[in-house]
Amino acid sequence: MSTLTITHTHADGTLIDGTSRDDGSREILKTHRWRWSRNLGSWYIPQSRDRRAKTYQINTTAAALREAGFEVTIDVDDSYRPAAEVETDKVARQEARVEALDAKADRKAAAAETAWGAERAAYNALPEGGEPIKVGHHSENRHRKSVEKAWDALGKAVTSEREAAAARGRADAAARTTEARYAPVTVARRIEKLAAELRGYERTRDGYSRTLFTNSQTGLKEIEKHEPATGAHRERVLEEIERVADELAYWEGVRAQQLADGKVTPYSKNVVIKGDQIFYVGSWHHVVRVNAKSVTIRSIVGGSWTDRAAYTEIKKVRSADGAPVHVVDGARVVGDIDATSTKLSQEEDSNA
DNA sequence: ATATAGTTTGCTCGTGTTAC
DNA sequence: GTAACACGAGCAAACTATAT
Repeated sequence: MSTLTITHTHADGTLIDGTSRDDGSREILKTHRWRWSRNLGSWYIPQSRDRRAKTYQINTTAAALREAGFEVTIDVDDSYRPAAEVETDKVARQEARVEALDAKADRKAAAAETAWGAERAAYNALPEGGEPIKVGHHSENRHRKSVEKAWDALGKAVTSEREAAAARGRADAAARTTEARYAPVTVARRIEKLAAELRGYERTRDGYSRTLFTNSQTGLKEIEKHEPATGAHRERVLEEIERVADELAYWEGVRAQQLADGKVTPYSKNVVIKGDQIFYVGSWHHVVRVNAKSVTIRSIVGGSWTDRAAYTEIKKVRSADGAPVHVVDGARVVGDIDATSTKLSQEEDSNA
């Protein structure tokens, strides 16, 4: 039997080379959750790009294939790629996907149109005025056939129409994913998450202790101590630290660029004051109090309860009298800054 | 589930402002 | 000038998020 090679690289994910149609590998691969890609012309493990190799899945698949008489070699390169490279690839693939889905949606729409045309034709072929089928007449058979045909054509057209709408929906959704991935608020949250992840790995690397509980009688604390990671585990942790630090740096760069481009405004406690109004999740709110990491807000429309908005979640700020509040070098500036910002603030007013 | 770190809130206190 | 009041800084308590 032929020799199969399972390879894992972060750029391409996990693939298997050397299979051919009907050689018996298909069933085994399917049961081990591999998928066939017409695009790649190969079987692959879903969600394996830029991830660590799924060793368990790879090994069990290999074992099953060997059991079936294949010779299998495994080649794993588990080194991470720089975040910038990963992102570039991801965006490019997404663009290609959008293009393909767009083309598909167009094809489906055209097919739907054709189907409706066929339905019209079939309907028009029916005898005038909803004439009943004359039983026993020489036209009975033909009449029955054409009624059935029209009914059939209608069904096909409706199905086709639904498929077209679904395809269009998928294409539109795909077109928005990259945008959403780089939306300022999302990026800000991702930075928070990565920073937390990094702290976690650093703790594992350096060791830590935690109090399980405090004896209320003696006041003594039961402490669980975690030693710093050693050996292979430590190596792995160091690798993860490097990866997360790289990702964090990448996204911080993205955020810095967004700030430079004016896509986000760095609101802070130095900018917002009590009495201001902020635009947050679709509506304006009164600022009740300014805190270090957020503002305490109250809904303008008859709100008695208060809510909070982190500075990164604030979309716009205006002063109590409605003048736009800008940020210049991290400081508060009320009103129009110059001629170019005048237009902007007018737009804001009309939106308000 | 629990401890702890991090944040916000309610409140006090001191200072400045206003009314008389 | 003094009392009353408003306001913000600062602090402890309350609350929330995070980590395991």
